Amino acid sequence: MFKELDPLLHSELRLAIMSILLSVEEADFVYLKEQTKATSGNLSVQIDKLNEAGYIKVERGFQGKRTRTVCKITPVGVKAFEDYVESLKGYLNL
Amino acid sequence: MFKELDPLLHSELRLAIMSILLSVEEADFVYLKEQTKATSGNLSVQIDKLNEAGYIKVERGFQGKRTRTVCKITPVGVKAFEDYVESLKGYLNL
DNA sequence: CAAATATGATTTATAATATAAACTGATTTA
DNA sequence: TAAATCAGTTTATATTATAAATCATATTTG
Repeated sequence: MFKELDPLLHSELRLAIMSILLSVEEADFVYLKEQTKATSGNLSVQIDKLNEAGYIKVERGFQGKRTRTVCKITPVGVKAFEDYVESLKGYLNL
Repeated sequence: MFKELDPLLHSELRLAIMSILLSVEEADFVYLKEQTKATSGNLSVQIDKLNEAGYIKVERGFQGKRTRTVCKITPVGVKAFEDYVESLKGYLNL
């Protein structure tokens, strides 16, 4: 009846990050911060977790002289997101 | 863009409890435990939180000689659930 | 009938998670 | 060159979830 909700995705901020990355091909730290209104610390930690899980790919590079962290969703991440949505539906009567 | 997800509902077990109570008029502790596969302790705690928030109404009575805890969703709970689902949609592209 | 087992929970201790605050190191800018 | 800003990371703390232990009563079994 109630399928498990992937704890990695069942988190407001991580879900928002994934949601953005699904619609946008890639997004950097600053953009994600603006969109989610998260603090830098929180965002950094949650990006890390998604990266560890292989749901996103993180690339640290440069934008001119400034550092730039770019995130991209992976196929594994897309699949996890889809599964999560499917599971959720069982709870929401959608 | 991303509306806040009511933290009281954004919890697997509490969401399952609410989901059941939306479809069933009322449910007792034992039934909820069976359906959710939660431990008694966890279930007890989460029922309490939903009760404190006024999302459900809890009545402790008797079934013959045994105790029986019956839960029912409240109008406030129904509203909160609906709002939660609306907010979630913003994350899921539904 | 006394001890053991089961039922229906609650309490509390611990593990996991989220979050903010503090910090780092580089870069502008005044 | 000192102060402010940017792009993050680290760490400390607060919150939350969960399991383990406990409790009270009821029922079964030797």
